[in-house]
Amino acid sequence: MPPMSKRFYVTTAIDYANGAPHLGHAYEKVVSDVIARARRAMGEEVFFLTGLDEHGQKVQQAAIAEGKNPQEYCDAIAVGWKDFVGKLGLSNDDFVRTTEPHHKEVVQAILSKLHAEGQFYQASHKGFYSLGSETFVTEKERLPDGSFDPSYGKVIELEENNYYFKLGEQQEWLIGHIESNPEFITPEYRRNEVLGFLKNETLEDLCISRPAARLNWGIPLPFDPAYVTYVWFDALVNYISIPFAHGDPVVRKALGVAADPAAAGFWPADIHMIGKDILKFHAVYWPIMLKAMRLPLPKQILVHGWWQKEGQKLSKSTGNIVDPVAVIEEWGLDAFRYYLVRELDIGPDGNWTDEGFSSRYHSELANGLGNLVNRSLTMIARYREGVVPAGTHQLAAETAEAWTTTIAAYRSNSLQDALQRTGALVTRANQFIEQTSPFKIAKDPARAGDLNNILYTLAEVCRSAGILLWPVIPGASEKLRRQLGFQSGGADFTKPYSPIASGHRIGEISPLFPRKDRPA
RNA sequence: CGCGGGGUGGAGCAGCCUGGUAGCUCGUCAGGCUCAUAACCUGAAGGUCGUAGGUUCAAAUCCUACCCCCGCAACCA
Repeated sequence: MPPMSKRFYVTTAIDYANGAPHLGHAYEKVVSDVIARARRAMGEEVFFLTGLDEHGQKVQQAAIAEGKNPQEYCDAIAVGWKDFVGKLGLSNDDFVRTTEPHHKEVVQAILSKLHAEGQFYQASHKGFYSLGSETFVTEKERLPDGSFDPSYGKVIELEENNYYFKLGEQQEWLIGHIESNPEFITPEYRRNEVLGFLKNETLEDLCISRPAARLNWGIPLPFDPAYVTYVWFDALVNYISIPFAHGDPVVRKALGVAADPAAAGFWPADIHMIGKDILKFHAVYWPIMLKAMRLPLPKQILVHGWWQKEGQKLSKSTGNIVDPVAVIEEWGLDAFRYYLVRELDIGPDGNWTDEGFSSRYHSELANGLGNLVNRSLTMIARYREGVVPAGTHQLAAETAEAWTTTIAAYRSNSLQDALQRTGALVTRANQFIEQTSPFKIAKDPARAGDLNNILYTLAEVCRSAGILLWPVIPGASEKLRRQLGFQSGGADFTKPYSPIASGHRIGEISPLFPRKDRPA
């Protein structure tokens, strides 16, 4: 029996544990978090997962280079990554590490199951092996001069026996699935890319093992201890191993384990957020693996682009980098999250510029939202002793439209658009102040009623803007809410129109986003 | 014929799928306002939407061809 309600399940790719977090990681995680928070605000139960991919050759080598054993190395790395997740303000419900027993057990259970069903075969393969990609490269990928594309790193000739997962006969249904589910791979140009690949190439079977003699930092094949599991087969499984660990009935059933009927389910995933470089693993291998396990496919693979800085590729060696933590320390977490979401829509590549960051911060956050809140609350404090007067909401239509369009934008993962929709309301409110001139009306006691309407309207607009922006700038949103005199705590998109009660007193006022370009 | 992304007023972007007054932030110029974080509002200048064809009553948007730019060692979303 299916569970009564499935949670909205969103994942990030798990990051490879041989380096430090950078802007790209931050982007993927923040965008995923915004989606997770928006869905919670819509009243959905959400499970948001991110984590670390800890096996494989490069981790093993990095550990050796530091004179540690791989597990010690990973434990140290994981502390840094979890700290990073905290600095980004992520609302993740779990943090997976692929070296954790509950993940490894699921990987092995799947391998055993597929092996018993005859999905694997053993074969010897002699060819060129890329140490960088941890994979064999084919003759086809050889350049005219006999060398290989530098992207493969060091390539050696190698003959070894391995286990393979049959993919060949899966091509047709996968094409059919992608064609009949337009949302499965988003944006559309990524979908076309995958379809083009599937229609023009014959899939080679996937090598799912590596000899332990050569690489021992991996999950041993349960049916042949002379091998460990190929890192990608291991890593992709995180998307279901964590649901399994949390008692997801669909995954448990597929692995032949009794499920707790009370446990909330969340497989299939609603969104796998990934970067464009790992599209093939998610759009080809992962669906085929799931099909073999008789598990439903994720509903959407959402593919984002890459950042450049000042028009140039991000690169550690040239120093063209953006340090997310440094930016957060200088500008605040909310400003950082806002810029990422506002500047770049999910899909295309983006360009980080320090000037653009400062510009958006000042024009949209400080002068726009921040100043609107500040001037509105100041007038309420000054003209009405801090009590929001009863009145008519004179921007009710505009506010309602902002609610509708912003939430619709969140729902379709158009996060950039969501910010612009709420931003339009902020602009409208600043205009409204200009047109109604409450600061003039305040001098005329006979017009107290007009002033009440204006101040009430502004309080409502500020309140709405704060709620609508909560998924992106949760900290500032809660700060705004406290300044308005409400308790903090999340946002609820399902109750937009509960009016501010008569006699409501606002809190203490302070700038939400102080200007940074001149001394205070 | 390697793969992919892109070319929209001075800068950075949205719009393109579902053709129909070219929108946003910044910058420039001129006004207004004073509640506010030297913030806010109004108006103006500035664009043959890469080029050439085609479809259409109508094209930034659809089709065709072409030109140009960017990414594809390692780190790495």
